[in-house]
Amino acid sequence: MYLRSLLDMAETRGAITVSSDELARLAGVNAAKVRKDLSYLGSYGTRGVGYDIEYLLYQITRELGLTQDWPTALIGIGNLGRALASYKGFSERGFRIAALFDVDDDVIGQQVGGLTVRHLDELKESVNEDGLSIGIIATPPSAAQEAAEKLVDAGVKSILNFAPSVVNVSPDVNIRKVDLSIELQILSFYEQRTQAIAAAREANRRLEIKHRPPR
Amino acid sequence: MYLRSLLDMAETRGAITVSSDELARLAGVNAAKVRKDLSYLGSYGTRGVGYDIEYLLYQITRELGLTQDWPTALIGIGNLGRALASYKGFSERGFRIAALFDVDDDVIGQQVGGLTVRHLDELKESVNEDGLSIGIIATPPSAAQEAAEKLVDAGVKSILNFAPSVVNVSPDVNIRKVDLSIELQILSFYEQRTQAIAAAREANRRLEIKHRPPR
DNA sequence: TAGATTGTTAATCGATTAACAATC
DNA sequence: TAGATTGTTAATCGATTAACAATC
Repeated sequence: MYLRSLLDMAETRGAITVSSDELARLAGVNAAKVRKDLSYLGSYGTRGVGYDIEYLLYQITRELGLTQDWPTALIGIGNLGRALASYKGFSERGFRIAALFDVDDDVIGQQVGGLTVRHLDELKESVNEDGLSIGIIATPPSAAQEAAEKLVDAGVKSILNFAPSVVNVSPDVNIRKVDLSIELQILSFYEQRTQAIAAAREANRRLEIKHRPPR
Repeated sequence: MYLRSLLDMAETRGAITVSSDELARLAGVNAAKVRKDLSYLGSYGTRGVGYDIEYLLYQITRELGLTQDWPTALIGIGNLGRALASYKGFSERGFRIAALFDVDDDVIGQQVGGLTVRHLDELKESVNEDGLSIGIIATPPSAAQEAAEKLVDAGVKSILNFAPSVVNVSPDVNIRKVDLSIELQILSFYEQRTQAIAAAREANRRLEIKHRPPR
């Protein structure tokens, strides 16, 4: 949130510094929280002045690993895989999709976004050659576990799993599951409440009309 | 988490009931927390016995709105839109993609997943006819704001935004942004630490060897 | 020197957990 | 009746926030 607010400020306004108070307003949190959070990065503010926007931006991006290049392997070049391969948001933040893998002979050899799809068996080689450090799984559920095991076997320690199934890996591997339908569940939960509140208000209004004493 | 654990139990084992203790172990939380959380749904347990798995499953799915049908509009039928349109996870949970919209004449009229892509201008009609209650935006960033406004104008109160840009809507609309690169940022953050710890251990090991007294 | 603002300590608040009476 | 387990109260813990000395 702080990163986004600071990027916004750096772009739109010519200001050099920002106070914890201002950053708090932009990020929608308490000013004391801003100062406490930023103090974990180090002591980058100046008393009586505030924080230098550019310097703070650099420190935050560095801490989040956004100044580094993270060559990434994408496994499963179906619909979702192709969409992810062409998703600009990754490369903009240093997550360069550096190699594509599949097991389907019809797909292997195809050019997708400037890369040639390779067979999953070549993963280990590619991890060593291209220094891949993150793997993205976009396979069907039945193939996800195998993909994860091949990634771990090749030495990859961070996995992002888009497949609908859960995969199990050793606890020293960082794995995160993206379940898009969870977001929709949250929305429908809100929607239910919105509808329930609207219905209650409408019922209330009718009762009031009914019970209103005659003039 | 409880839903997933209960589904697992219902599938694999023949057990009828589950205790807060067991459910806590499966979901990886404290048993008191399980009881407190479930108590918000109502009093569905039996003292001395536990919770009836099937009944609890029903109550949780009902509370999450998973027993309802949520006809959903998908706007932007590019790579990501097509991937989402064919993503089974949505329909499995009652989020039926019921209408597709775009503004590109080359795309309008195409058949995608059994639906014909319609012009965005027909959205309002479709919302009324098909009872659409949720909108998914998968447009390029420049088109996201317009898509959101058309959804709100048509009466849709819940929006899931996959576009890389932030859109602004009135505060009574439920909107959530999905930023896939955030997940990768988290992973790279872990990765940095994993690497740093490994480097520190290696340095330690070398020092120990160097400082080890001669036999 | 006066005003502004950080970095940090202490107070407050809310969430988690332990404990236990209620009850199957 | 004895053992098991819920639902809820009270205690604990950790995160957020207010307050303020340090200092630009």
